[in-house]
Amino acid sequence: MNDLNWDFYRTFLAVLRTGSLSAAARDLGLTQPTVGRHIDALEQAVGYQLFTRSQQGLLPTEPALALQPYAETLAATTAAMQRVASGEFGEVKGTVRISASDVIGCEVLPPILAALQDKYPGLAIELSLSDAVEDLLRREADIAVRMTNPAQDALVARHIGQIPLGFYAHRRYLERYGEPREPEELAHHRLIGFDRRTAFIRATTARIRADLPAFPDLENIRWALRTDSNLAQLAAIRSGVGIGICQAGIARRDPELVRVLPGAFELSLDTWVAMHENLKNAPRWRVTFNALVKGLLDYVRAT
Amino acid sequence: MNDLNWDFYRTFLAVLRTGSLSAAARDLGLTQPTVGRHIDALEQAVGYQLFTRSQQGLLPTEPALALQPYAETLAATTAAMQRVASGEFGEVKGTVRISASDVIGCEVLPPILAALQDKYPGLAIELSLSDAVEDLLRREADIAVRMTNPAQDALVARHIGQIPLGFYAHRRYLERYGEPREPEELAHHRLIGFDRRTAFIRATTARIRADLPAFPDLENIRWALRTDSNLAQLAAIRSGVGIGICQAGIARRDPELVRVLPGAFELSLDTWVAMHENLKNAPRWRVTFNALVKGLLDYVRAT
DNA sequence: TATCATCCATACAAAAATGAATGATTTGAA
DNA sequence: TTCAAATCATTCATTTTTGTATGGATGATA
Repeated sequence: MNDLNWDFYRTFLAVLRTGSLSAAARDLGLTQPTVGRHIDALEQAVGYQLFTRSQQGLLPTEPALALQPYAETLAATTAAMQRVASGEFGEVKGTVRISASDVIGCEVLPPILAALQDKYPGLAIELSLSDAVEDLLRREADIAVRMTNPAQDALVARHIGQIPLGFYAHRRYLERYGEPREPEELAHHRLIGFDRRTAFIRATTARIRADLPAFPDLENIRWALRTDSNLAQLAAIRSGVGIGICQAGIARRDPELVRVLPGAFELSLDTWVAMHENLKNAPRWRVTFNALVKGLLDYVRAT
Repeated sequence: MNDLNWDFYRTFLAVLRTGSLSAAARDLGLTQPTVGRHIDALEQAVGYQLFTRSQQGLLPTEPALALQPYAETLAATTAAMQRVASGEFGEVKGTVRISASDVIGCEVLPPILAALQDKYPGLAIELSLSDAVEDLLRREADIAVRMTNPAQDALVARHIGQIPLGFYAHRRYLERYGEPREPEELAHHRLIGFDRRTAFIRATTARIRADLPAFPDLENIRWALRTDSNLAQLAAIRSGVGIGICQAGIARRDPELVRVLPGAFELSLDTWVAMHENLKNAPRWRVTFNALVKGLLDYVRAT
């Protein structure tokens, strides 16, 4: 089962992702028979079925699903390799892929990146926004803005500092429903919270419990709006849906947003910028990294 | 520069590793013209030279070296993928790749692995011994025995406990040169130490400084033997070269080895077994992981 | 129910990749 | 110095891979 053409793995991944030979062929710029032959070759090599064929497409078998993460890693690595390979060496030119949370990416990074690209017109930025922080070691991104200390050895990390959080609501909402003066009163307000439980959210709620014992029990709150998108939460706060958590630096830009229970809530996000150390000497990444560090430091200091 | 055949990267890596088209062709089971064409295609795709050709072989250019780590990751991932793909699912059969330090791999693991393979004859073990711990996330190994807490999220880790270290010497050596009674006396003995400075060694020496202030300044010691191989240090201790550091569990197996300065030196290695969480449900890795945990726990408890 | 879009499988022709063979050049050893 | 053993480059025939065209089957839609 050795000595398989590595390109077959790319075909394999495309079929997994699209669910059909034809769709994979379209994605890859190949034809459906070719893709089918690649899968045949893989199945023959491993000795068992990877997909159950049907007229509606191909359904992956258990072992095929077990192989998928590896194929994804291959795709991420080749993509990273192409980013490194493209563009001149010694010039700030080519593509840099940045991973950050959606709020940071939409509210904080744009002006930083605009200034950077103004200075280096040849620089292209790919911005991947998700809370599931993409892994730098697996080359899913070149540079990441993180809210946890990136302890891995092969990373260059710069500590930015604490981004303070707070409860905020729109002035209109408070005029209509009143402003809570004690944490207990929050239970009678319309609150904006998270939907599913992710690792980050579990950590945050644990911190809220520790820092703010008077806060109503999270399990029993009647949420006005639940969403995992911090951006949607922010939009909801801005339109007066209710009271939610927001970064202080973002909230203070909007004079209509009012901090609720100012003293009671002292939560903040510890922030880091991290990059794989292989990239630290290549101009375009160094320049981008430094711009992010500087821009985020300014953002944190302004709060 | 997109849409390159992934197989070209394998050829690229082979040329980097071997240093010539011909040797790479032999490794890959291809012919030298084919390998040359692959490199040509890559160079055309990226737009610059990756190698300078000569009659002695191919010398990588700067950008080619920058790409090498990515190609290595690809190779490690495809290899891991093949380990996962091979063998039946549900059966304990196929290959598992383990990374450990040389001493653990030579002195502690063999009986554990022998018992495991006795039980599962279809299980093949690849043992990679190095102090530079191979990265589990990059799939350079499936399971690793580590001396640091593997903090990465995607890993399943089991804490084994403390492996005590101590100064040991052969009885013959002590009869001839005397046994030190105070740490200060070590300065007049033949000591076995490390050669280069690795991250692990820096951490260890820092701990020695903290735990054992009476220990002679490491910079000024006249070492009898310096080597980065713990195995060679062990062999040196066993042949009476001098006094060195050794795991207590290993030393006590040999009645000729005597602990020196027993009370004065309380250093130990915190030990973990770690595995990528993708593998935790697949029988052969689960079985191997459990066998390692159990075997190492027994080893630690026996000390 | 009939039609259309989508899927996979197969047969055959075109295109592309590969291998074999040879030549030219360099290095190191006899 | 000469010879053997490397190396890479080039040419041409062969093999392999790919694409085109088609058929049959399924499911959604009017």
